[in-house]
Amino acid sequence: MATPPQTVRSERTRAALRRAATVRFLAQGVEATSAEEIAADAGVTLRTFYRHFNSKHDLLFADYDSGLQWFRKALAERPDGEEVVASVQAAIFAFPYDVEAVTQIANLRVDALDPSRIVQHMRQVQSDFAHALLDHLHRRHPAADELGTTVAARSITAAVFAAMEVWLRSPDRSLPELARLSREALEVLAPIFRHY
Amino acid sequence: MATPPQTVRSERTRAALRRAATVRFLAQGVEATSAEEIAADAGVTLRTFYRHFNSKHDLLFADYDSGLQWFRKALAERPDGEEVVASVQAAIFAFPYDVEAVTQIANLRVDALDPSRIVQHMRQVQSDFAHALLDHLHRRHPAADELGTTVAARSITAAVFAAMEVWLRSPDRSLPELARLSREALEVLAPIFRHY
DNA sequence: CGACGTTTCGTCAATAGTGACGAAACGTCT
DNA sequence: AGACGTTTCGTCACTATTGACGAAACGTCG
Repeated sequence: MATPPQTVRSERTRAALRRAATVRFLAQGVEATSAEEIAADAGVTLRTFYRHFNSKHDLLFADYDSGLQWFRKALAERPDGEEVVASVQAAIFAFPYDVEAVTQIANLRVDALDPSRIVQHMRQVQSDFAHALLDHLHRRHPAADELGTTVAARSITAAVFAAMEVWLRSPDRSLPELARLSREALEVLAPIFRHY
Repeated sequence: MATPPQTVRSERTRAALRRAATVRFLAQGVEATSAEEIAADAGVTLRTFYRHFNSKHDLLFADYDSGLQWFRKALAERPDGEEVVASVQAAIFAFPYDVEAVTQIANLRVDALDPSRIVQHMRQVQSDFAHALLDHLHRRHPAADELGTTVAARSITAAVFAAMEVWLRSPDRSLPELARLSREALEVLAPIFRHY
């Protein structure tokens, strides 16, 4: 299991693995890098690698959990009475994109990635995002019916990720462009979710 | 890769694997059965097993592909000019729900299954559904912009699965109830996708 | 510092899943 | 039946992941 680090030593190991992975990933691409190489570079065993990360691909999304927490918090802090779509828009626009990280990931041979793995992870992220949004809706509209909030949460999430999908396929993969696509996607849904 | 069977021989092998798997699954449970055992029982190599099924768990959803094909076909046969939401609604309502298969799956020690696997598979199904829908939109509206169709396909899919999610949690898990929820969920989106 | 409980690692052994390559089985044509 | 192109398989080799168990490293207390 992915035991979250508890002590100083494990934190050191974790950092070493992260560093080793980044180097390898940038140098030879993600798929061409084996978990064993990363472990070796970090001076630990393969088994230890898996004690810190659920999978090789987890390293690419290492900061993901904190990002989700950030998103939940951002939603919670939106003014009461604001429409959900607007809240989501505000939240994702305010997201502290780590340009460094994003750029670095963009430099990876993303196209050489095992699609199924990455896609799988993306789906997980999307699912978590939808859950966060649903929780938010439940908190703000306790009386709303289940189907309505579920449809809203899932649809809005779908729009956000649709924008991301289109962005990933487009030539202009800049942050502003992603923002533009996200805004446009969300505006499509806005009219039907004004009551949330 | 999961090479779909092409010839008589492969169809025979495929059937043998399916039979062997069913026996083992029912006898000792899914997780306690290794792919190797299934292959051996069917008289083939492990490698061959994976030539017919992407994974051990695929056997549980063996009929899924045909279901997806059915859905694609149903969409394709919808009258030209009909709104997508209406087409989707018509397609899922006409779906040939197989009570037999569902019952058998229910008899397996499903509770002993690794939940993440099943959830993962569900997400896969959802994704494929979205793809089928996107293809349909592309075919019917070749001139439409990418973002618009992607958002539509994903949102509509999200609504359908949202209905399913609510249904799974509800006490009345009858087919008519699922239909009602699906219809209601889709009607929420209908207004904004009239142009498709 | 030395004993002791806890955490982190290494080692061993399995299962899952894939790519590459050559042999065997098929189907077709003559 | 015999020759030939296509599929399906078996074999080999490797990476990904995980459970079990024991040794080493840490941190704390006397």
